Amino acid sequence: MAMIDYQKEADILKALANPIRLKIVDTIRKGDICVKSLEEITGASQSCVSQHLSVLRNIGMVNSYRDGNLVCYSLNHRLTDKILNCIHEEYDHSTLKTEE
Amino acid sequence: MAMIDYQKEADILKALANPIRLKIVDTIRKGDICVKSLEEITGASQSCVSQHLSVLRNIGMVNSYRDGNLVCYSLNHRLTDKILNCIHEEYDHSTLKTEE
DNA sequence: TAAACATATTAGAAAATTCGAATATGCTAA
DNA sequence: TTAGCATATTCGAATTTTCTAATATGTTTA
Repeated sequence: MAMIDYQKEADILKALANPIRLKIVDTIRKGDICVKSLEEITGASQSCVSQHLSVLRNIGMVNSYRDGNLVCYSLNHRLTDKILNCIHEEYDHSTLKTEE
Repeated sequence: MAMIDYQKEADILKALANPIRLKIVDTIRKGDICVKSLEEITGASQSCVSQHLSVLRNIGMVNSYRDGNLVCYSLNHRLTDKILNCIHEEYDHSTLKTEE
């Protein structure tokens, strides 16, 4: 069996482990969308959204393409989609404590 | 449909988004295990392992119980198991970039 | 070409994470 | 009780993350 690369897996999880990036990815996977729209949906600033997109782009979770004046983003990887499904699905049954 | 709590989901992912914690959790889910063993398996210091276990305990991912001189840990939540299955399974097919 | 718009990048401050060192706590055995 | 082992907690330094402000880049339209 292959050696598990925990660093690599942690990097992938880290890219998702931020509420704004999570919302961005969750939005993108419903359909390609431009940065401007992501700003409105997340309520975060232009720079902030752009930097989060940069993180997601760098790890290969999303792809971007230009559409005239706009830059649109699409979900690049199945794993991201699987993790989101998994965590959303579980959500209601979760007993994990996230606040004290 | 229920409003998605991205902060909560990010907290859960953040607890997993560290190579040592990931290895700890991945080890625990194969069977209950004491801290000393986790130190050996991860190669991290006593304090380091204990602090990571604290993070996992605080969010409710693991439980601990005393066994004489030792403290043993067990996996507490199904979601953690699901996410690990998901990411390990995908691993070989992954095209995500995690280094530059 | 100039102005306007959309996005990316850079810089720097604040906050959070991580880890080793030191110390505290709890159990067991002598 | 005392010593010894196992674990937890605290502290502080180094690193990383996150965000705003400012600036740069690329596209479109007048």
